[in-house]
Amino acid sequence: MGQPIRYSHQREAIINFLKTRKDHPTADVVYNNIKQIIPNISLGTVYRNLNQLADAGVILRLACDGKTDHFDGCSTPHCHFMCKTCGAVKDIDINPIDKLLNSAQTNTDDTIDDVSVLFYGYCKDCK
Amino acid sequence: MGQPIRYSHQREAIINFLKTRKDHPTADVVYNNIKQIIPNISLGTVYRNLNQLADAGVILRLACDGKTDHFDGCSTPHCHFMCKTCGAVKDIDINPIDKLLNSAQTNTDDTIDDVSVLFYGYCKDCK
DNA sequence: TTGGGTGCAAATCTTTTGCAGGTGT
DNA sequence: ACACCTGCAAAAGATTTGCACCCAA
Repeated sequence: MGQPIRYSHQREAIINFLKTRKDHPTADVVYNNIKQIIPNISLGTVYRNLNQLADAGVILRLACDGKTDHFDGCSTPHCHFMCKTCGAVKDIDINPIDKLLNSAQTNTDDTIDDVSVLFYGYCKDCK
Repeated sequence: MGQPIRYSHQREAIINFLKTRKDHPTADVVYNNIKQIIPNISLGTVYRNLNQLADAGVILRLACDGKTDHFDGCSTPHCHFMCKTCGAVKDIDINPIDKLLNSAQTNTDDTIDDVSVLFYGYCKDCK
């Protein structure tokens, strides 16, 4: 088991911020926005909280481009889209997740318990 | 258009190495293996070539864990599986890619041209 | 000959971590 | 009080890049 999670002003602000965003910001974007509310918050704290929340399943960590993780305040599994030009990440409103998991599990000896579906392309503004 | 790509011993060795592997090694693993063939190759050269080849569509770049990219010598779209314990990445033999692309494209105004499907779980040896 | 390619090392960027002090319960 | 949390700054990793030289075409 992990350690108990206690209340903290910083963590609360991070969760609330993520829930207001439809895009899926990087740790750095979270940091810069939270700084406007808690000016002396540190980047390390932002990372610690994002990791803790992702590990606890409260938020989702998205590996979009192998460089910088993005975070999603909604932890229900769903599909994402990333624009190759501007880097924006957004939700895609289709839900093949359960079907994919079943189909994959029948084809392997490994134990599958999660899947990430990420579309790439060009968004309206960049095409 | 990108620049013309010329022959190089190093690039050739990298492509050949990737094609012999069923797993999908990181840049660092590629570097350490290629060094046994070309002892004085540099890590920078490995990165430059992997990026160049991925951009040209010759190989696939896989963002598996947000830390380190993995590279796949087979550029045909297919699904992957990553073990949460040992970090091994392997192919999954199902092919929902075309269906996913169609289904997503009908649900968005953005232009979709690619998708990455990555399953997570525990492999036979780690479960 | 020329422009891409390379090795090397320094630089950059992202993320983690040790530490001393702060705070929720 | 006790454990968890934080800010700070240094450390650790991963990847990129500037530069001078090399080599394929």
